[in-house]
Amino acid sequence: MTVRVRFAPSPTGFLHVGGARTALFNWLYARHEEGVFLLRIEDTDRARSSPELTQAILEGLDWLGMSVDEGPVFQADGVERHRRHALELLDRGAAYRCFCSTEELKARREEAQRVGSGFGYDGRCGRLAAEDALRRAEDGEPFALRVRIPQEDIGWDDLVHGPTSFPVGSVDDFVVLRSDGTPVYNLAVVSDDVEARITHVIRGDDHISNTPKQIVIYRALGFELPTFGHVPLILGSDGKRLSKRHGAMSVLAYREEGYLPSGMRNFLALLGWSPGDDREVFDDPDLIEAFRIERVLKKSAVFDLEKLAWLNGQHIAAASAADLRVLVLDSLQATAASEGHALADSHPTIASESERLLAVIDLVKTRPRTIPLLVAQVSPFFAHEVDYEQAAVDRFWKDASDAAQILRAVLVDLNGLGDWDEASIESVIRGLAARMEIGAGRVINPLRLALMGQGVSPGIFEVVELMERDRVAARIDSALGFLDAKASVE
RNA sequence: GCCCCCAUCGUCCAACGGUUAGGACACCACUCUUUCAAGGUGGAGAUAGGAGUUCGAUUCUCCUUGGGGGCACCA
Repeated sequence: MTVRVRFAPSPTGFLHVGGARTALFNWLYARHEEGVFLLRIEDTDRARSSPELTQAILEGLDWLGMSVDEGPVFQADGVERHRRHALELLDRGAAYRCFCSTEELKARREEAQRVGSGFGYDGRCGRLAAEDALRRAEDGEPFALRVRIPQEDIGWDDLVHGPTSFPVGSVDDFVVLRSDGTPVYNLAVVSDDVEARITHVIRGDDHISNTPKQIVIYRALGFELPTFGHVPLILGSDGKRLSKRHGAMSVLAYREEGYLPSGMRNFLALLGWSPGDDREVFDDPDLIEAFRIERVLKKSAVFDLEKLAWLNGQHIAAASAADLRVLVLDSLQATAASEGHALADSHPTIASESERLLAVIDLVKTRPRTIPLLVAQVSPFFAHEVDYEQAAVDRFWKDASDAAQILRAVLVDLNGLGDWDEASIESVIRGLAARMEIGAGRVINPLRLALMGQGVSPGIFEVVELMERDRVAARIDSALGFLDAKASVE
């Protein structure tokens, strides 16, 4: 039998990190088992749901590369079937009419709370004589349908928790059909999962206490139980449930911040799961191959942005220059647009020099952990001009006239250079340092700042080579202008 | 109040009932040197507490503590 799993978010918010990981576990399991991954939007809470949020969830899944095999199907489309199933529960005697009003129930719950006893429904309408209940219904008295919980323990063998059970009496009779005739969540879920022939229900830990209720419905309706697996939640850095104050919740925010989908996926997969050995950096095929739902941990994990950043850096370093180029160009384009000019104004040749762009990306991609940081390393190789990072200026151009003197010498020697290649450039720079009787770093660091506008870059000789003769000369020239101005102020 | 779930370094993960309790992120040194947000080497850092089972518990059982989830005519 082919495995069929589903991810069933309600569109009352964007796709958040916790939901994304639940989706990921479902998706990985489906891919590993060569099964089907279905998406169901649980939109029966009309007031809180919106098409925009549904769209945002779809976009989040799409960004993370979790391809949906079936759906999205909408829970609201199944209301008639849900109602049929609820009525069938009544026919089969598994549910009864409950005439208690919401006000009564609320009052009783408050009283119970005050006295300190259980909050649950006491099952009183379940003890009504059948003919009385029927007569009251026929007289037009409003009623809800409530499932009668059997007097026995309810348990199942959970994929991640193992044998799990709820003792007799710990689950209350619950409503499946409201007095206005609309079905309630626990019924809808079962009906939909049966309809979609779901074989494995993999969902968040927070549904554990819904499971016995749903099992009762499955049994009462004569449906075969799926296998349940409850995966742990993700916590914030303080060990509390993830919320806005822990930073970005929406996975799409991570796209905006420059994380790669593969890095995010890798990171999320490692939250609560490991392959059992020391591997941590995975590409997609490896992840799918290695994933075992049985190895998912029972305890909840804390979301660690630092590790995500590191992992993302690993993915950037491993990505092809061609793939990264698209992201770099998009980013630069967006910046140009936001500043109100064309990309060609700030980076005149970046579109035409595609070979050089690829070479630059390959040169710099080992360092940055996010796309903006990658862009910051790529940009100077094509930029019309660079801004100088203050911290680097303070450190490497502390003495402006000294730095200017060194850069002038560099410019002269570089201009006299015949072959423009890394080795020749290195010998010129080192030769200059030796002649000036200073350490090579005294030349290299000010030069790096002049060329890159920042204190970080790959090895300087490669940078000089790839930046090319004219641009290097222009950069040094601009730097000299800056330094002369700085020196005159000092 | 009741029910359920969980518990190894700060964090994420390892460890057939027998290991000097391992790896990764972060941190701290050192190193390469030419910068670090890259590489290399090293360091510090954990089995929540208490009983029990066992020749031997991180591992099995129970209790305590702590944390999480749930107890709707929400999903």
